[in-house]
Amino acid sequence: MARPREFEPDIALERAMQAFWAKGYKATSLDDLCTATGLSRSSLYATFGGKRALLHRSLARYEEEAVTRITAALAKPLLIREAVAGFFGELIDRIVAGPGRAGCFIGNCAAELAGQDRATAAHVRQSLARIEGTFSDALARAQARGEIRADANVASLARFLVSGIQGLRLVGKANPDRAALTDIAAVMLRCLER
Amino acid sequence: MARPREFEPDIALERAMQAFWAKGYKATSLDDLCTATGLSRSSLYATFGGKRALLHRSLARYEEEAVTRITAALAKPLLIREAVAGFFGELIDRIVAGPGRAGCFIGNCAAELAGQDRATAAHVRQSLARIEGTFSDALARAQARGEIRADANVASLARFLVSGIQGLRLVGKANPDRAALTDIAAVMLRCLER
DNA sequence: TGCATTCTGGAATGATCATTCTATAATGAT
DNA sequence: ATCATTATAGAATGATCATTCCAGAATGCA
Repeated sequence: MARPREFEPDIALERAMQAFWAKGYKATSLDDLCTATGLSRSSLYATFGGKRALLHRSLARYEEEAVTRITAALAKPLLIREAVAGFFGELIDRIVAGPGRAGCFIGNCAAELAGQDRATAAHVRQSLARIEGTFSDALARAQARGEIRADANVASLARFLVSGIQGLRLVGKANPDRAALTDIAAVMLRCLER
Repeated sequence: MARPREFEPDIALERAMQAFWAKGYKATSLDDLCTATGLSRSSLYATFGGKRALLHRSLARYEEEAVTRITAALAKPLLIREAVAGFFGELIDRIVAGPGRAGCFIGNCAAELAGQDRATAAHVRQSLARIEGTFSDALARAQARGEIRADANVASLARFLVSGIQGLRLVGKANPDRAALTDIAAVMLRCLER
């Protein structure tokens, strides 16, 4: 029994996330967010609460997408090495083809905000932990299948993959060169052998 | 034959770099820089030209310090694996003990600015290339000594190390946990074996 | 001592920032 | 058709931003 909203909050959130991802938190102004989402300031504040709250919603949304993507890549009926190699290939494609050197949104938030803003640091930590868990689960399954040595520490390997991916994306942001990134991914993959 | 300046430009630059490193580019205001350096706005502008120019001077200074540190670590009379392991150990000490989750200044600039600012992206790219060269040289010497397989690609390994270090520092910024970082470093080191 | 020159502190400037407020519009229910 | 309620557009607000400017202070040399 009131005026209905003229936008889809989910679509607005997706667009806000894209804006934060492309420009970073501080560099994204409220005007940028209004333009990106098509909302007015009033609607944006009423719906999301403010710039900072919108960032955290964006981060949560990105985390979901990332976990979904990684889960899908690791669920393929392949050797874990092949599945991870496939994921690296897609990742490099996105880094190289992507228009704007966006990097990983989680990593961007970590770099820009984790040193100053404890809440964002905690959110980043939790997102990375969840991604690490996704890798860890897949590695454990592969270990059960005998694709990874029984005495290997899958938790360490998962941590290494998360860290390595962050490095790949950060280096790729400064220098989106396919050959260099492929080299790095190849060395990383060797850690999964045997 | 004029009034002498009342500060040491080199010390001012070092302090400005610390400020940028701790807070990031956008979050560091000119007031912050004046406070950190002890200079007035006039002196800061007269000496360094402006905020952006000061960032690039800071980046150059950091690059020198980083290259010096890495060169020293790799020049030790140790097996390359041991030298790199020692460097990782120092790095983790600094990440964990460091007061403020600062991360790598080059990586921070890459994450915050490389997507938007081509000049800074180029500077970051060049700094990373120089660090990569430092590792590459040391790896090549180790290869000549027989510590690394003759058919290994030292350029790839150097790229991998640079990327891996960026990942380690970024992950460490969000979660400066010694055990986790040590795990990651241990997996990385295995890539240098044989 | 006086002058040319450079440095310094801090005010002035104008742009931009996030947030709040106000007036108006659009709906469902009566 | 009127009303209560929620949504919207955009102006208002006050803080903060980087940069410029200016008046005064400190020097070397005449």
